[in-house]
Amino acid sequence: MAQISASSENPAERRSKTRIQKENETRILLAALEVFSENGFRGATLDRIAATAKMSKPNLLYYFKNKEEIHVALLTDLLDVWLAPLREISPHGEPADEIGSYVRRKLESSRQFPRESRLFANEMLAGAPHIGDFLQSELKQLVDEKAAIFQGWIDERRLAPCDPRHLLFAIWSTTQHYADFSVQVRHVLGLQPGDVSYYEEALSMLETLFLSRLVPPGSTD
Amino acid sequence: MAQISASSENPAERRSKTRIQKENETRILLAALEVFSENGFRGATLDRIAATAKMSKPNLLYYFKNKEEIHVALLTDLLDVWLAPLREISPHGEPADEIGSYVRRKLESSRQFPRESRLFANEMLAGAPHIGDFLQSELKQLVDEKAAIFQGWIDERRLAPCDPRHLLFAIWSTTQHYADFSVQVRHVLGLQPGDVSYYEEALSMLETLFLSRLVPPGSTD
DNA sequence: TATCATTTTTACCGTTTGGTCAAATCTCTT
DNA sequence: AAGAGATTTGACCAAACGGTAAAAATGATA
Repeated sequence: MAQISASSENPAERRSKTRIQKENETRILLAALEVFSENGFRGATLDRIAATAKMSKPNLLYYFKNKEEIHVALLTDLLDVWLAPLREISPHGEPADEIGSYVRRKLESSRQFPRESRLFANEMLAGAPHIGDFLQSELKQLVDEKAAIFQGWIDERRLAPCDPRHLLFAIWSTTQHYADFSVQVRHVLGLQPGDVSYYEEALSMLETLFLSRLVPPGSTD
Repeated sequence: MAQISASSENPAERRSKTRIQKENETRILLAALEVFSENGFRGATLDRIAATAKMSKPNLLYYFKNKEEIHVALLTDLLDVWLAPLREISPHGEPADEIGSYVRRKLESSRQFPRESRLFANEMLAGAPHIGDFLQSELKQLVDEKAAIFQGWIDERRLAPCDPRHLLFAIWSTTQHYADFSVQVRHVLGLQPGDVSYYEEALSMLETLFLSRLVPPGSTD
């Protein structure tokens, strides 16, 4: 009697994953993250990913049917990481608390997942060919929702008048910068290649920027 | 008698450029900028650049001896554009004026040269393999110089205490974001592909952010 | 218009790339 | 220990890649 195992066409389609399958898939995704985040989709090669994963190319293609499928798997995982800090913004807290903790979460995300951040950046630079739909639907919807919260605070004079969506852009860009442009940051600060000690200074700067006044009143404005 | 024309080895090495040579070089660089800025160095191909420039690949290689030389030519041009706004910061102006006009210059640079900005971003994401030296020497030096100006203002209580170099990072990231992540910006704002009307809102936001207080005092801090 | 340098094209080359296939090996269960 | 299924490998392929050589076409100039 044949067992009720899956169709045997593709390991990804099987009902339950074997130990080896789980191990190898994570190994591949980790290697692919490394390669894609440095060189983008077109600049990455299966050979490099396979080499990084210490695996032969045909073996890699046994787990993912092509280059694009690996990329999609990475992006799918990524989008959750990307959205998580934003989802937590609550309309019930104080503006300063909510914005401050959002900045902290975003910056922490950059520190913990710099390669994911660069993967995302590469996708943006290429014109978002794979996640354009996500940006237009899921992200836009969530942004609109959170922007409404900010707008409420503005109407109550608890936040300076500004376009809430552009305030989000400012938070995204400043926090992601430390992951995406870390080479530049380190070179300018005179730090060693692996050194990420600048994150504490970064948090301090961003709290000053978003929560207090940078230029004292009276000078000119 | 032979004319005193150049060694005829490489058109780039000839004394004076012909009309055709000047035309074709700019055509190539324009096409290369388009392709490199979207896909990065590794992701770009000579075939695509040649096609974009409406030129055969061998003809393209008649003007630039290889892929890298085109890239270097682009980066060299780019670095001037990148540094120009920073150089203009003066120690003699008011902090608010100087920072405000620097933000405006940088944002204007993003609007005028979005592809150059993306070219730079791609180079950063790849780990700055071609301009690492520039970052460590020229850029670092200029940053140190301008950071000293900011520090002077901080010491005189004309600027909030903060790390001046991280303040520069914040300005760079927020302004460049509108070029590098323009796809995301447009999708989130619900704009059409070519629409760059958001730059006015962006300027307004960044002036609020860098020049006035975002969160009114009293709430929590 | 003849001449020579410049520009363009055609045909190619070796390598890299994404991907396939079938055979061989390994792992797990009975 | 055997059998079945899962995994891995080596050999391979067509297309794309970066780049070359030489001839053909064009342009400038005298």
